[in-house]
Amino acid sequence: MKVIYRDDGVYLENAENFDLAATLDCGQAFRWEPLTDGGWQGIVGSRQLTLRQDGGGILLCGADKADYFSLWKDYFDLDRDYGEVIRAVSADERLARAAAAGSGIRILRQQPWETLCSFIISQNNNIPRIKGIISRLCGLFGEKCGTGYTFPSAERLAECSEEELAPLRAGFRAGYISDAARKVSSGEVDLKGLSALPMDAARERLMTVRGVGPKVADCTLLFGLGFIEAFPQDVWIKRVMAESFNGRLPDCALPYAGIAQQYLFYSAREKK
DNA sequence: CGCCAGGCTTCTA
DNA sequence: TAGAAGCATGGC
Repeated sequence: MKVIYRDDGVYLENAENFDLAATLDCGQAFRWEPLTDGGWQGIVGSRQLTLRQDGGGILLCGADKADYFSLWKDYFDLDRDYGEVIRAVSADERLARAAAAGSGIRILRQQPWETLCSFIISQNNNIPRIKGIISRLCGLFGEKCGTGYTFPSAERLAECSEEELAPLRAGFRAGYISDAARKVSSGEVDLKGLSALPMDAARERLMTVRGVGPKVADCTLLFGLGFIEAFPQDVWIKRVMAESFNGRLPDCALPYAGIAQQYLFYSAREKK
């Protein structure tokens, strides 16, 4: 991949193993929206970004070199060689098939609080409704940003009463959001510090939040805290693991378990 | 109407 | 300590 700084934005030429639709709409993030012209639009932190994919490249519309280095390079995990990951996990035949199907997926390095909160909302829920709740959360408590809203901070949400959260229609998850917001904003759960801990310690800490069990913790580790070896097991992955892997991921995939998980999740759901 | 949705907490044996 | 029930809401 070659990075070109142009007047209309930052262009990623020959962006291999990077398919926008697969990456932005595979269930790891809930706030990227397709545009009518094939582009995608989303907000990360306090920055709104529009993305367009043409033949071999991807344009980060309007971004400059400083944006690229301070934010987008990390967010899209562009320092990782996914071709190398695919080669490694493809030592296993079953993973080779899944990786081939999902070869354009990248793991997004999302903001820790947004990730934790989003996956708390995701439990026992379906993706359209998850997106709806998160959209209302941002519209009600986030700040205006371009044509949309930022994800509200833990501090902001910690102030909210039960009645104020009611319009989210988050159901039993509202109390979990409050507890997470309080623990994160008070520093009782120090999200920034967690990425420096061993993964198991970080996981244990996350699970002190009400409504955070193994699955939500693992999603937060993987998508929000940079633990690429985290392996979230939802109903789909559990089914695949039981049916095809005797419950255990092959050794060749262990260092990249989170990426392998996305390939398996993607291919399992594709068949549906 | 019943079932299910990228689960977790609580209750029960 | 394992297993099932209960949990809000909405789409089908």
